[in-house]
Amino acid sequence: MPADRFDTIVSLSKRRGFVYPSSEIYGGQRSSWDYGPLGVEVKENIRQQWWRSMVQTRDDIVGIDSSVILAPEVWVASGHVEVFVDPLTECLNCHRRWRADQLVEAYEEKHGHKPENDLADINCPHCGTKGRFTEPKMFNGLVRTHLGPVEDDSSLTYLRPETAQGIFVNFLNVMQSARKKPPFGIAQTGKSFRNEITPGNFIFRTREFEQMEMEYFVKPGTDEQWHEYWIAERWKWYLDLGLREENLRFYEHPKEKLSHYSKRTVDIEYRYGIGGSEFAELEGIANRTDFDLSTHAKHSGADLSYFDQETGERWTPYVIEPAAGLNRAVLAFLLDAYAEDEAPNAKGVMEKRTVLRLDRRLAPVKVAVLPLSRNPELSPKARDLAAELRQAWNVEFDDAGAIGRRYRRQDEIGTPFCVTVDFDTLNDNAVTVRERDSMKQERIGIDQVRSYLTERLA
RNA sequence: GCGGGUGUAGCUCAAUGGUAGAGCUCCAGCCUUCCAAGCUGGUGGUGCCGGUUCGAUCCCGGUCACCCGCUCCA
Repeated sequence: MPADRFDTIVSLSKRRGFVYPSSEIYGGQRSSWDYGPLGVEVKENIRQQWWRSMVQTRDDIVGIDSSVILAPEVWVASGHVEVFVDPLTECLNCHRRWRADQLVEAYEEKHGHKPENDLADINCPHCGTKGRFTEPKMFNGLVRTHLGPVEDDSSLTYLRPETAQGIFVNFLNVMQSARKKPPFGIAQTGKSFRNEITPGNFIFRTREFEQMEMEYFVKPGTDEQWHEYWIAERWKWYLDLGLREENLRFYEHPKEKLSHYSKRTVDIEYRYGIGGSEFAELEGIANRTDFDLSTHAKHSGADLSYFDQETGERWTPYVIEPAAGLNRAVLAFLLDAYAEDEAPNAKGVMEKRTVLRLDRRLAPVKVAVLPLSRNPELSPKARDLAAELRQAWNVEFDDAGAIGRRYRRQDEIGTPFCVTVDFDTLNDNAVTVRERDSMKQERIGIDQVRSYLTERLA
């Protein structure tokens, strides 16, 4: 694994059409990235695999798709309006940023009274310089917008900072209409928005991002076991789709740093190769307790408890939440798939080639159909085969340039199978199928190609 | 948002206060061509705006984006 694999993936992404800088012809838009023809395929494949494993293959989880814009009260109740709005100040000497309220709090703890002159009495925790802070500015982590023709306070709304709240406010609807009882889960994927102070590292942290979240409602007291269960399930999911175990690790959030809603959170981290530790978050699995249902019950007046017929008890479910970043998953799978091979070229010289060893379920193109050369007999035959296979998969047809180069192009985007139509095909009606990872070639009757691939692409 | 760095073609890299070059990629044509280097031709660029100057890609200012830190956490 080369040290510069992150940069290689970034430039490959743009060159081959996975991810582009957004609004590039206007100079770009910070923190925004657009998914190109190949990127959108990978992203949707990941989403589809998540949805299959989370919802479609399970009896205990159902899906929803809630609005990005919810009633503003939802965010008051959830604590986001309060927690996401921090007064930030900056030390004029060392330029480190602090939350002004926390500086004041720390001063009170130490001295037993409030600072008389506010920040002017406080020393910078980093460089010790006294009272040289900028005027605190309210920093709002929630992305705000106005709905309706008039931009006044009454039209203020928020773009959701997490998809989870759309699930909590639909808890009763889903439980009743889908006739589910705890333990059961509600899953949702979609965009969320946060005014991150520092977006960056390509698509790792952006202000607009996509989440894959599932809220699993369980009986209080069983929550810790269910937490362990989901931690293990999610870990297995990433391994199953091809992430290498040595590039994954768990991170247990220290108690004092837990989110306002969480009793315990364990992250699955991936070795992106960014930042000091190289590892960074891919998914967080949190025990949100009954915080959300309780607070929404209190604020809305709705009864969000569950009556257990068997025991005659009424309780508010605890929630276990596996929350994954879809964009981060795209990044992790691309990075993990990156490989370099040595292969002899047409002249017998060993040459480096890039191969994306993506799991075939995630590969943007499943099959490439390549006539041996651009030729009035081969190309039409190959086009016909490509058209047939396209009924089942995303298929590329390519007859431009040398055959070897076209194999390389497919390797670079992770295409698992290449089918070559050659001059023998005109006589024997058979083609050569090459498998990307094994480089194994098989001669197969043209009529059998589809069933041959169906077996292997499932 | 603040501090520091960077910005020449899709990529890697040249050059210059006086018409910006190369290799690879890409595109077209030729070659019955199975793993990127055959032949011929072609597309394409100084991030953007302004200033200084006879003339700016180069000097200056601003702006935009990216990278590294401060933060956050899907």
